[in-house]
Amino acid sequence: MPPEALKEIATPPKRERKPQGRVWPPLEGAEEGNVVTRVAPEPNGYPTLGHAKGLLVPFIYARIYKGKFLLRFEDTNPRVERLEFYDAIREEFSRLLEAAERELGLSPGKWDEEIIESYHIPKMYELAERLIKQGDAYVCTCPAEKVRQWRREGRECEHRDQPVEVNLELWERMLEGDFKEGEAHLRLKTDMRHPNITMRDPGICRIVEAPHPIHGDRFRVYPVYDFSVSVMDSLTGVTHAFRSKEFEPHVEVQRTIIRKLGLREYHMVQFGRITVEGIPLSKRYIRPLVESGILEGWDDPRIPTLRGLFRRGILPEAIVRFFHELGPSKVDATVNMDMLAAINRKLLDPKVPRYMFVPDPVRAVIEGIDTPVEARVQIHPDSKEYRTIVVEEPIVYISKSDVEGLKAGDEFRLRGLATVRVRSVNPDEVSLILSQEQKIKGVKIIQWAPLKGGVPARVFIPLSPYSYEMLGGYGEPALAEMREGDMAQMLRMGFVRLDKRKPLTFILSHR
RNA sequence: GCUCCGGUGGUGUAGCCCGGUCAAGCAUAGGGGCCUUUCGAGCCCCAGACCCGGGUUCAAAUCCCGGCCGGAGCACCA
Repeated sequence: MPPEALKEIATPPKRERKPQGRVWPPLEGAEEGNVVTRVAPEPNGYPTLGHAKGLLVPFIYARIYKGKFLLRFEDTNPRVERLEFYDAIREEFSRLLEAAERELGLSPGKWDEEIIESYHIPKMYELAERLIKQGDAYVCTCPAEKVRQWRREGRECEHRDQPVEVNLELWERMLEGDFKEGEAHLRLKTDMRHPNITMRDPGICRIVEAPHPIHGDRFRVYPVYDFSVSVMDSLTGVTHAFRSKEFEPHVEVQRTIIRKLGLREYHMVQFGRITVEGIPLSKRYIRPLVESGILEGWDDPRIPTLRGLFRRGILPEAIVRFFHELGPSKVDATVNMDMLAAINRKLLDPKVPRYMFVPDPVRAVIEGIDTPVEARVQIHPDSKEYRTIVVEEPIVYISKSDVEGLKAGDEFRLRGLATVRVRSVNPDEVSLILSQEQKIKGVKIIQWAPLKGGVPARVFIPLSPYSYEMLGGYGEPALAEMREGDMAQMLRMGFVRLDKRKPLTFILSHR
């Protein structure tokens, strides 16, 4: 039989190929209208690009399935949490979600509800007590070092089999303040020989003697992550709890807690973390750089905190699109800033005005030009609008890098002004003469600034977390009218954001 | 060491669950070209990958086994 014929009979109908554009894989067990997801940051620092994934993945799924999205502050370790971080998270997340609505049509671009975990601590005490009464939890007063070792070895300590009444009394004393930090812990009774060590009688409540940013010294005993997160997810109706994959071993612990308490179960979904090539994302690494003054602050444009990126001129839309394209993958991805920059550029290019800025300026005297003269430069390549630059004297600034390599007789065009020929080149001055032929094709076009009316400005170029370059120079007069936060493209240089006006300072976003 | 998770062009990702239309899509970076008093941008084109070895099958990126490599976790932090 000819294979063709066979194929016609035997080929089963296939599902259709994936259409163009990023389509996210379906979420297990998700039904339209019944999905509740959440982002659960700890307010212990300024959110970074890494947090953006933790925000966007559950948010996108919630909106795809027309479900609810919650913002929950996991503030159960007062030692590291600060009030300012709650606000920073709200602010940065808002900007991102609003951008997600604009850019991806995921509406509403806001969380549906905000929950602060620490307000629910009394409820957790109640549940902890229930576990004690059920014989599923006990108070352990072993020192941390011993617990660590015994857990590793799979040994049970003497507190494990205390009667319920003793545990209840010790628990009461924990709450009353009879124990100091580290002296007593409430542990879940599971299996000290479980292959997954995190499952070996994990701690669920401990004492922290530090004031809470919201509650001050109201609480002394705080729930440990596994306990609070599972209880909160269950109680707030979360159907799909996302977390980065280093929490994978905890899935079992959390499921156990919920079952022992008889609470509603939900799906747990892991996603891979991202790292930015060459740039540290962790607070642990960034903090010393901020504190030692190497970085200007947590919004330094050289680091990938969200505020740092915004200040650098990365649009929230670009970050949203970036993660939408990356998807919810479980693989840890190392991404380079080029991709973020490429997306940002595509967003910026059509709508941002062009300006001329001359770094490392060198004077150029033009012979044969009648001044004053008005030069016309296009505001945007696609637009018919022009800006005029009044040139009062036949002297302009051009960039040193353009002067290098110039020799007498060379011709080039000063954008919007004139085509010129080089007469001579000195280190600090170039002598030019108006070309006979003004409409030469294929001639190099460079940017310039008038000597009179040129605006001194500088451009900060982020290189790495501890290095940068500052280019000083002159720009065309219109630069003086820009407002802080405005974006522009400096011709032949790249996209910039006006950071401050005092000394007119731009930050180079990318080329 | 133990436990878990992964390995698709330089990089990231789609496809893998449900084997065929995948001689593998997209993006980014790279190379070339076009545009020219509208740009280091844009537009067009090119090149580039299924970790290795076995097995199952008419057919394997997709299923199975072994190996190699990488990552994460192994806190009374989240």
